[in-house]
Amino acid sequence: MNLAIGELSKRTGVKIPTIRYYEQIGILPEPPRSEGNRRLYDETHVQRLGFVRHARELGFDLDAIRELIELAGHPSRPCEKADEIARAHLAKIEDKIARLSALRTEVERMTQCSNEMVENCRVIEVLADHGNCVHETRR
Amino acid sequence: MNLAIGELSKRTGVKIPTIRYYEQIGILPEPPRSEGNRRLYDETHVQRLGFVRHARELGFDLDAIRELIELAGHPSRPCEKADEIARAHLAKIEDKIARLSALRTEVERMTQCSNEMVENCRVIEVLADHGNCVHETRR
DNA sequence: TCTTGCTCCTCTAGTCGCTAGAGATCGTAG
DNA sequence: CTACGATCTCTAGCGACTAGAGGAGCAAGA
Repeated sequence: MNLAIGELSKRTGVKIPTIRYYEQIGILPEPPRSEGNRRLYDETHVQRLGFVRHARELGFDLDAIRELIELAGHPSRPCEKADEIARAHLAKIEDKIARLSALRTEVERMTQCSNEMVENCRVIEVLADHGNCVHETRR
Repeated sequence: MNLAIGELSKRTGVKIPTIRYYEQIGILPEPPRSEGNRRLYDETHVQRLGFVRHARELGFDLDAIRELIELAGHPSRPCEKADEIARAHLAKIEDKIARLSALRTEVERMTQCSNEMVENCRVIEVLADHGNCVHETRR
């Protein structure tokens, strides 16, 4: 059951250069090679890469994923750490949503003008003058 | 009314290296220099940089900001373009919010376990198996 | 006058998570 | 044998900065 990198790519939906990149930074283990120096993958690689992809889709960064992989490899340890990583991530997501929502309100208000000329344009005006805006500085 | 770069930084809240970076990529004009080669700014720079900062805070990217600056410099032109940029940005923000909200739901569900061991950990489990998850692939 | 300490200068390289491209090699089908 | 596709390595680029090295300018105090 030896998969070439292209096959692995198709099965997991992860692009070939990305697979090589993951290997380079230690997210995927170096696979054995064929005589002609091609990478040969097996089922374990498919699983690992699926895990990584899924975690990326959920927005975890590669450092977090590294930790989660470590944890997944030790099923008998307590899972506090995994929960913690996930909760921290959740907090980040919620923070982003909150800030984006504030932005939406602001930008929405900007677009509610239909003046003819730049001179009186709400968009430009709001940007030029902090005073017109309720926006608070982000960290 | 000559401001050193540090002063400009304090007045606008934009960090010094960022100011130099903006100059380098043409977002800020090159200011005149003192005898000792220090940059000398005036009120126009303060305003321009304030505009940029504000737009960045609202999430506009530097290319959009370049266009907006162009527009702001021609008050007698129609402002359709500015409106368009703002509306496009608004659409992006709304898209991001929608996707983050989906993620939040997903990650929230992951964190609602309090098993003891990694073996049964919801977080790891969900990541390992696509099937456990309603998440759709992002573009 | 000298020194201390702050600001400023330029330049390069690093961040994150890839992505793109060049140029070479491998493997296979006709 | 040849053509073509898949793969190899290596380097550089994206956006929007940020960090650091190594040097020079400048003002105030001793």
